[in-house]
This record gives sequence, C-alpha cells and structure tokens, in this order.
Amino acid sequence: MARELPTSLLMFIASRTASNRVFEAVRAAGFHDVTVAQARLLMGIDPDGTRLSVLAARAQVAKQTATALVDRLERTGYVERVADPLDGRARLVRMTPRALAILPHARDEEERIEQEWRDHLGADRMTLLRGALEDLREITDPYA
Amino acid sequence: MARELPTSLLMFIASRTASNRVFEAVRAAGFHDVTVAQARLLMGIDPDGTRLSVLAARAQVAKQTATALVDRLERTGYVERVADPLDGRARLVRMTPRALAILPHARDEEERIEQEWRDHLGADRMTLLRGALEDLREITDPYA
DNA sequence: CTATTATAGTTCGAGTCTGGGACTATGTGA
DNA sequence: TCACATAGTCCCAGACTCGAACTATAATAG
Repeated sequence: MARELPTSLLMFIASRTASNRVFEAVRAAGFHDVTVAQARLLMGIDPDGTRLSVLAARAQVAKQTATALVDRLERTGYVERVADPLDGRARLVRMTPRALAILPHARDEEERIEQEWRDHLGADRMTLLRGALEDLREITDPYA
Repeated sequence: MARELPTSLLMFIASRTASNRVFEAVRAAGFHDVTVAQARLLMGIDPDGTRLSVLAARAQVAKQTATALVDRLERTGYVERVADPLDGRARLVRMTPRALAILPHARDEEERIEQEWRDHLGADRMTLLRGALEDLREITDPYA
C-alpha cells in the first residue's frame, strides 16, 4: 500500500486526467493547433470579450505571457482584438466562431467524464464530492 | 451566481492553489532554483533511485524532456545519476541531500493546507472528500 | 487646465519546457 | 549469432514564461 497522498495531489491526479481527455477530444474534433496554455486562456474569455489583463489574471500568468498567447490565438484565428469603447488604452479579446465551435466538444467530454465519475462513486458520494469542492473554492479560488 | 463548473475544474482550482503554496513555501525556505517542472519530476524519485524512463512516465513527459530536467537538476545539485547494477543501459536518478532537505518544507506546507481544508469543511466532510478522491484514482490514475 | 501619476498593452531578451526524430549502447530472444 | 527491443542521449525547433523597459491613454492633484 502506498503512503497517503495529500488531498490536493489526489485532486491533481484526477483533474489532470480529465484535462487530458478534454484536450484530446478537442483535438479529435479537428482542432489540432490549440495548445493547453492557449486553451487555459480561452476559458477565461467572456461572451462579450475580455481585457487582456483580466485574462492574464484569470489564467494566472504575466501580462506578457497573455500577450504572446493571444498573438498565437489570433494568428490561428481563434480570437480577435477589438477596441474597448470604454477605455482607449484597452482592447477586448473576443472569441471567433472558430473558438466557439470548440466549446460543445469540450463540454460534451466534460459531461462524459462527470457521468463516469458519478457511475463510479454513486450519485450520493458524487454530490458530496462536488459540494465539498465548491465550499473549498471559498478559500482556494482567488476569483471566488 | 456563476454557471456550474465541471467537478474536474473545481479540483484544478483547489489543487493549483495548494501547489502554488507548497512551491512558495519551498522558495521561502531558500530553494530558489527549483522550477515547478523540476519539482514534478523530483516527486517521482524513489528513495533508492529511479530510472529516467520511469520518471518520465510518472511525470507524463517525454524521455527527452526528463533528460533535460534531470540535466538541470544535476547541475544545481539536486540529483545525481548512478549506474544501475541490474542493467548496463540504465542509470538511476537519485536525490542528493540537498533535494532531501526540501521534503520537510513541502510536507509541512501540505500539512497546513490539509488542516485548513479540514477546518473549513469539518472533519466528516473532509474524510468523505478524501475517500471519494481515493476511489476516483481507480479510474483516473494511470499508476494506481 | 496642466502636471503628475496610474493603468493597458506591447516589445525585447533570455531562460525554461516540450517533444519529434535520429542515434549509441546494452539487453533479450529466436 | 543475429534480429529486435529497450534505456538513455543529442539535436533541433517551437512554445511558454516573465523581468524590464517602453508607448499611449486615463485619472487625479493642484
């Protein structure tokens, strides 16, 4: 029997496997030029567009990193930069239809994973698991 | 209220925060030249040393990546490569005393996090959370 | 209204991470 | 003995990352 792993590491193991599966599902759907780092940034974009600095904060990377990632995402046609009508310094990063087309594939795979986990644990324990994780956000999510 | 996040993403949020804290605690203890990628590899080293290919598999990176990471870890004095007596092709990667000195700092911070989470959720729910996560390993941990 | 200060974003530069492909050396099995 | 598999390395190119310095615009103070 292995030594007891930290709870956070148990979370890491499960979440990484899930993340890999979603990423693979998106690739399998034909999106071969999105990387994990880019996807992490994409996740933070609001429907009406989001400022780069906000994106950087959400993905927990430096502004320069976000600039580089958006550059690549723009070159490959997943996002566009539009002027922010409220602030002449700022620009809003918005998803293109191509990026929006990714979402259903990602959501479907997430849905499948969720169902597999529920099947494995049973509905009651899955509900308890989710509840505990949601409560933990209060002390672990810088954006909660 | 925000839309419902996938369970795996909730895990990611908590585990990333925990990971950042452990990393910061190690830095604060004076280890300024270890990176996250290197730490991930270090975690996989057994007390008697571990082959590079096993390390690569555990960290889920390519062999060449593991080679590069071990190169850096060796240059900064955290690991050493020794001949594997059982296989002339292989070499065992072993922690040096310097690497071993990191462990208590990491474990202490993990312990603190664990306690904070337990305080926040209550002992019973924390136990349920851990139990569910351990069971999920059966279907999410390639090394379970 | 101007001067100062703060903020949004970009560019530059250097180091790290990553894996595809090809290679050497050693072990394994027919 | 010979074919094949495995452990590890090297080369290479691209992606990621951020400190530092910069431009342009906004907000604030006097």
